[in-house]
Amino acid sequence: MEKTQALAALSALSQDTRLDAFRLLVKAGGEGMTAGAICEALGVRPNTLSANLSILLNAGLVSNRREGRSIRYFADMDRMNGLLGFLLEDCCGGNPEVCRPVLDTIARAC
Amino acid sequence: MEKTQALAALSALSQDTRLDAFRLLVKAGGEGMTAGAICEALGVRPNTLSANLSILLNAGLVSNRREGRSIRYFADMDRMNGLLGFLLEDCCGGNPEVCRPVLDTIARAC
DNA sequence: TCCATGTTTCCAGAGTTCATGAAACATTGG
DNA sequence: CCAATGTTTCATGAACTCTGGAAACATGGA
Repeated sequence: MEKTQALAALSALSQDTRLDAFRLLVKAGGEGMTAGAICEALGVRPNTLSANLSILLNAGLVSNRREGRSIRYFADMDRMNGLLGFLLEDCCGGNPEVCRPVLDTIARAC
Repeated sequence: MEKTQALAALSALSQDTRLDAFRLLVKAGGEGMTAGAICEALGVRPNTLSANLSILLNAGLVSNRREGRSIRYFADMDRMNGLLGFLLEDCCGGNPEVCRPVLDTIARAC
């Protein structure tokens, strides 16, 4: 991943509503959620959510698909993957024990 | 990790100079780097860097220690650990294959 | 065709963030 | 002590971000 993409992803995630929405979609997994369902879950107005989803979309962190009148959103785990790889690139200064716990945490989450 | 901390960390990382500085410190590992060395490596003015380091410090992503006239900074991998755990909490909607590549990427980085 | 529903776009104003120059502070050596 | 070095603090203006109301757009059903 390039720095520009990483910055876009990080700055997209560094806002309350967008972080909530993204994590909701991560939890939803392959099923995703419609914009309306996200609105309701988070208690955000449609126009505000729409603006925020489009920022996540632009950052490549989510994708979407029209489904009748609704639009369904999905977390893009590939992009997440790329972001984490970028952040931890060449980490630990050749001392793998330092960041072993990071691996364990993530293994536990999945 | 709580959402407030995660937001602070993400917003700290979502800025060019700070992302560079943090990644530099991740690469430096346990040795860390002095503020001056970071300045030189990134080509940033001391006051600008100082402001940005203090934001990383506040977010808990780096720590520091005075060393004579210099101040040495270190990436805090524990906080990074917490952040990744928070982002991937309950991920994949019960479908572990989806985020397996994320784990592989990180394992390769370390 | 017309209306209801779900979502996005546009606009404007309040608030936040950023880099910069100048000044202050802390530590070391003469 | 005093000067030099390394770093931080402060104040400022320009640029950016966020939210909310109003309006537009897309789809499906009567």
